[in-house]
Amino acid sequence: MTCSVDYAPEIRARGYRMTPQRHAILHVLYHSGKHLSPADVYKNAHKELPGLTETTVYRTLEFLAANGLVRPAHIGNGHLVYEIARHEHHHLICRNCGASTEVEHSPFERLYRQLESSTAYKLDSSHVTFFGLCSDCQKGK
Amino acid sequence: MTCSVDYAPEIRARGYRMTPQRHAILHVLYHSGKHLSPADVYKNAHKELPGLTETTVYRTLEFLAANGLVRPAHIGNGHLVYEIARHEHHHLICRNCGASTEVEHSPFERLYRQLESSTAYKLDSSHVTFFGLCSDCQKGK
DNA sequence: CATGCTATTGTAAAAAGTTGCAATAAGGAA
DNA sequence: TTCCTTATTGCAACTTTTTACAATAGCATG
Repeated sequence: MTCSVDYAPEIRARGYRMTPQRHAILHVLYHSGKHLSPADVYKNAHKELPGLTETTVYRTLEFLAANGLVRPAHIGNGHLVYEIARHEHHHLICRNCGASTEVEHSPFERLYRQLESSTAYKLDSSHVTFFGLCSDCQKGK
Repeated sequence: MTCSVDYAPEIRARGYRMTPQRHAILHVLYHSGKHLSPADVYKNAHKELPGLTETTVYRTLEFLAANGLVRPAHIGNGHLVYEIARHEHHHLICRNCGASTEVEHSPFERLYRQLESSTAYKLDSSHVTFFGLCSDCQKGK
């Protein structure tokens, strides 16, 4: 259950506390390495920490996202999923078969600069999801 | 209650049916011209059509989105809102004050082409939401 | 204009997500 | 190590969203 990455100092440095609940949830996200729904996180983390409640999972995911340790993503139809924060990236999702592909943030830089100068907003490099058809599903048409 | 735009032929051409429920919901979205949450849509459409249920609102919004008559957008924290389909556009949202700005799709074209050639996906020009700080909130820092 | 097929709706119940509040426990200070 | 502050949790109630299914009603057809 000890984790190769220790998030406690990061959390304490901001004046918050490391708890078994937060540890279990980070542990699950870290070792899965994928997008997980709150229900998935609960299912897995509950094995390690039987007292854990779903309420705490929702609140903790929001807390971790606000502090940059996990990243929320809008996948599919209006439901949030979360993944451990690593490199900045975005997703393309096939609206037919649901396949997903990661893309790096770098190709977005030019567009971001352009939007920033035309709108005076300072943009976060927060996760963006694009929808389309993957190459397999294009053939199927 | 007669609407300046008649969506019935559009819907029938695809083999579906125009109903009072669909009409009322389109009417509300058309005349508001803004993003509305399912609850907002229900609140307004229910005035015109008292029998309308929330279940039907959710189903109808999903149906209309699937058929391109309304556009879903992920605003803020994981909740979907809908607006009547007009020109293609995207939104920048201030994560501090919630202000939102529309941007045209055209500046995105170059990025879309680039992503398409690197991933072999064919992208929809579906709505994308970016987060950041508006100019007022940048000053406030 | 009447008929039949089936898309669409309402109802009811379940699932997913949120909120308020009192009890608990993390971790800095003595 | 003990104490104290207050961040965090669990509980319970509530709101939002989804699903199953039988009843209803568009609308194409004759």
